[in-house]
Amino acid sequence: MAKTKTHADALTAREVDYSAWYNELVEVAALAEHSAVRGCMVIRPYGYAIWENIQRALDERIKATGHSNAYFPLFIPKSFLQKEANHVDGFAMECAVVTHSRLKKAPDGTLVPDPDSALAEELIVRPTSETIIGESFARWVKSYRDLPLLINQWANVVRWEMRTRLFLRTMEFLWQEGHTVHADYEDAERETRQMLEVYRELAEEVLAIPVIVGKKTEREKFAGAMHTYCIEAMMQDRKALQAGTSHNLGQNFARGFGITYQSKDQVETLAWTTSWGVSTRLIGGVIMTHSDDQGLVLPPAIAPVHVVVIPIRCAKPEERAAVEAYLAPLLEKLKARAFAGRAIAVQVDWSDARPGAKHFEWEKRGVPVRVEVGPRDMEQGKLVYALRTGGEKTTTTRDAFADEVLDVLARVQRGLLERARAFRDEHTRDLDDRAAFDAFFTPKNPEKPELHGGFVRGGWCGDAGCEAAVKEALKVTIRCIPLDAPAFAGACVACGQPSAAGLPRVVWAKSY
RNA sequence: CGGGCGGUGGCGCAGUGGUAGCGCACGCGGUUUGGGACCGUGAGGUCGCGGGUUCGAAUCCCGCUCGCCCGACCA
Repeated sequence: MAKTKTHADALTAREVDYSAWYNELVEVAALAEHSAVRGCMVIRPYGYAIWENIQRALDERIKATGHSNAYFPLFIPKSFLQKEANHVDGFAMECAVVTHSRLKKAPDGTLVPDPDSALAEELIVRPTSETIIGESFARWVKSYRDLPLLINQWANVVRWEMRTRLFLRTMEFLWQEGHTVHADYEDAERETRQMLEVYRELAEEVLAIPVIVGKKTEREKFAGAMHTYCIEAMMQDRKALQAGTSHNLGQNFARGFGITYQSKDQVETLAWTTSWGVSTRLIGGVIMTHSDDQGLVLPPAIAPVHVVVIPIRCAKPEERAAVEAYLAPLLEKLKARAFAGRAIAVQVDWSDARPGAKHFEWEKRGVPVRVEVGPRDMEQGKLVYALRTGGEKTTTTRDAFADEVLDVLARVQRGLLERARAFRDEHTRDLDDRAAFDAFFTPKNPEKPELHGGFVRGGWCGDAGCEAAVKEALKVTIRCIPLDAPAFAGACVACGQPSAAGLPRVVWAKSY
């Protein structure tokens, strides 16, 4: 069969149409699909398995830092949202509102909300849970002895988005939201920063996504927060993706919900709260960080299948039996070994497709290691393996493979992070003058502007108006103020005024 | 939510007024099998939904819906 043959499931190349590539990849890798409800997605088993692996890695870390999981209601009384003025302003425009409790048949036979069942107080489908959790926390916290209160919940939330994309922005998405209460600012701040570090570690070590750790500007921070930290990643189209956020909520929600405690010296004291979250958006981030024109590429730490075994001949019962017997000891050994805290997951592809077809199938799904076992290998006690990330096929013995594969997976995991970091650095510039800044962000080919630009580290005067003007002109925003960068003594790259005192170069980019 | 484009079998598409077809995928039989096999034979579609025009609508008109792209908004 000629290799030039065009298959219906061949992906549009990233260079040709980046968003078409993304959409097709999500489909052919069987990660998710659109549902009958606008803007909502069905996460398919393979995509959900990835989410479960992310969940497991993060949940471990959340518990290791002393938090407990709990669950709060999907519905929030409308009045709760109003208790924090900035918060309600931030979310009012994208809330699903429940107004009735039952349906009835209209004269024409269609179902309509029963007017008699109108709710006395309308319920909001949670866009986030600060308020409903705050109401509980106010009752849970009595004394300084109850602090810190460290809670997390895994949940779905709904934000009525106008423009959606699978995983990156859907009306309903899955996430975890941590909510904590502290005795003072310092402890809340310590918590906020600690969880930010947990997110950095998750992103880099588990997802192999290099991130910039930083603080949001006033304009970009969470509605209701005192300040917001974030991790920002660069996708292959060089746009920024906010991959996680951690908020020091100050006393804003404590005030709104009466979260107070009696201090050691018996003074009724207003508490401090935090919240932090990452979502199924991370899956979009993984896709856009690592995958190529052949399909999905998964970091081994979250791959539902680490190793796929492709028997070269297995159609006849006696052939299959021979391969099964040959593989049995190998599968046993692999099962007993773990990578990133999870047993090596192996799948043998017994389907009667031809080997080449199987290769393409598993390539699309991003399985890190592909093993081939044919008659020649079996005679010699060997097998052949190849990596999704490329390189030559390797021949090794069946008995050595189980040990080798751990190193191979670790190498792949590390290699993905390094490759992504190199890509990001290659598309990051320190710029000091506006002309260069404009040139960097102005598409050379307006027909496909998505493959231009990247990150600019540039000075900022600190003025929100300046930030807004840049966004207006170039659709570029300040993604974050990096935390571990030295103060910058130069000028604002946008307006030429002196950079704000103590501020480092900030990260400017187009974003998702 | 505004502007543009689109929705025909699982996927990709053809079909401009006469009752629906192609490629891939799928079922069965056989020959095959180290990077997308071939032959034979089958199955599968209320043409997004609802109304209208017409003797007759996938096709023309209206409304709605969903998707994609561009804006505004956002994890």
